[in-house]
Amino acid sequence: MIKEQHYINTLYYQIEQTAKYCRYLGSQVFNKLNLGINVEEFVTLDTLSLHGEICQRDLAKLILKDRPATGRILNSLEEKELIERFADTKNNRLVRKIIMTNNGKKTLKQITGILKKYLEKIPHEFSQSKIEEIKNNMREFREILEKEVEMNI
Amino acid sequence: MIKEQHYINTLYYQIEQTAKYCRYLGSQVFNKLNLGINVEEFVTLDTLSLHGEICQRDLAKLILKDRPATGRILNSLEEKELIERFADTKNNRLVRKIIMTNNGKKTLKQITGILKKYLEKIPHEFSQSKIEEIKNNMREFREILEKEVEMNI
DNA sequence: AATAATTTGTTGCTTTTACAACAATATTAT
DNA sequence: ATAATATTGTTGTAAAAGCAACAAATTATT
Repeated sequence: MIKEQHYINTLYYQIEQTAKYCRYLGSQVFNKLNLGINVEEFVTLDTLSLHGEICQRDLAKLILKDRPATGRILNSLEEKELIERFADTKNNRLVRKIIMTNNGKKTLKQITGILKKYLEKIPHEFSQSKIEEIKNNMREFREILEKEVEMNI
Repeated sequence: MIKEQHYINTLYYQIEQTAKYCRYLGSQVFNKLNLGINVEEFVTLDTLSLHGEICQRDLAKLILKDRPATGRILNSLEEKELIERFADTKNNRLVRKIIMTNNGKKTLKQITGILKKYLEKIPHEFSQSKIEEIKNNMREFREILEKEVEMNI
């Protein structure tokens, strides 16, 4: 129980430290493979592919980035012609919605395939059911934190 | 199984997203309470309290920050007279080791107490055994990732 | 109707993080 | 002995994250 008196032994800090490894792994793989986009852009494409035609702010809430950062990622993706933006309305408000271009869909598919073998080999030491269990725990913990944390997105 | 084809449904990304909430919560609490130090400095003090008299690079490896960042955190802590640095040797090499001042120890204890109630109320929905289990999973996953990720610290 | 507040997206700036290069010293190789 | 390599810490700079303020348009309040 003495351990618990240290912040670095809390669940919060343990998750943060583990996330750093995940982040470093991601950017190292992307750097090594020279895929033309970075991790953030890939994550954005992947998110868009599961949520067609959402506005920028809704996207920001999904990728947990603020509006300026989200806008800049989209600028870059648009320059690379992987997405297009168009004006639309949501609750009578003018918004910019996003669609992936065919090239964007192709690129996402392609990179997903390339990444697969880099990301698959690692959690092989965890069973699939254990992975699912940890993911559920993460989701559950996020839901708890959502109530406490002001996200400002 | 279709879900698995998306990066955003991998364990990596789920952990990263959860860590963002942890990070935001931490900095929001520190901001609100005006404690005189930031989260990074607190984590550094907490780490030091568990590893007496280590050199800067070894500290960097523990807090997962690079050497420049670690040095700058220590500069700030030294200015605030929460730590002191002294020259020593490790394997015949000149290093700078760190000790916490009495004020540093007092400050750590004090802030730990203040934080306790902010951090405790949240994972109340998780049982203590579940928390321990998730922490073990995080540690285990980090050990797997350690083999794959070049940390450069 | 006029004012205030809200939503969405952008711009600009500050802080933080990441990274390469360097100095100083020690070890290893030639 | 000399040169090459490695370790530790610092400095400087480039990239990214965080945040406040703004513009434009809509809804709510008075």
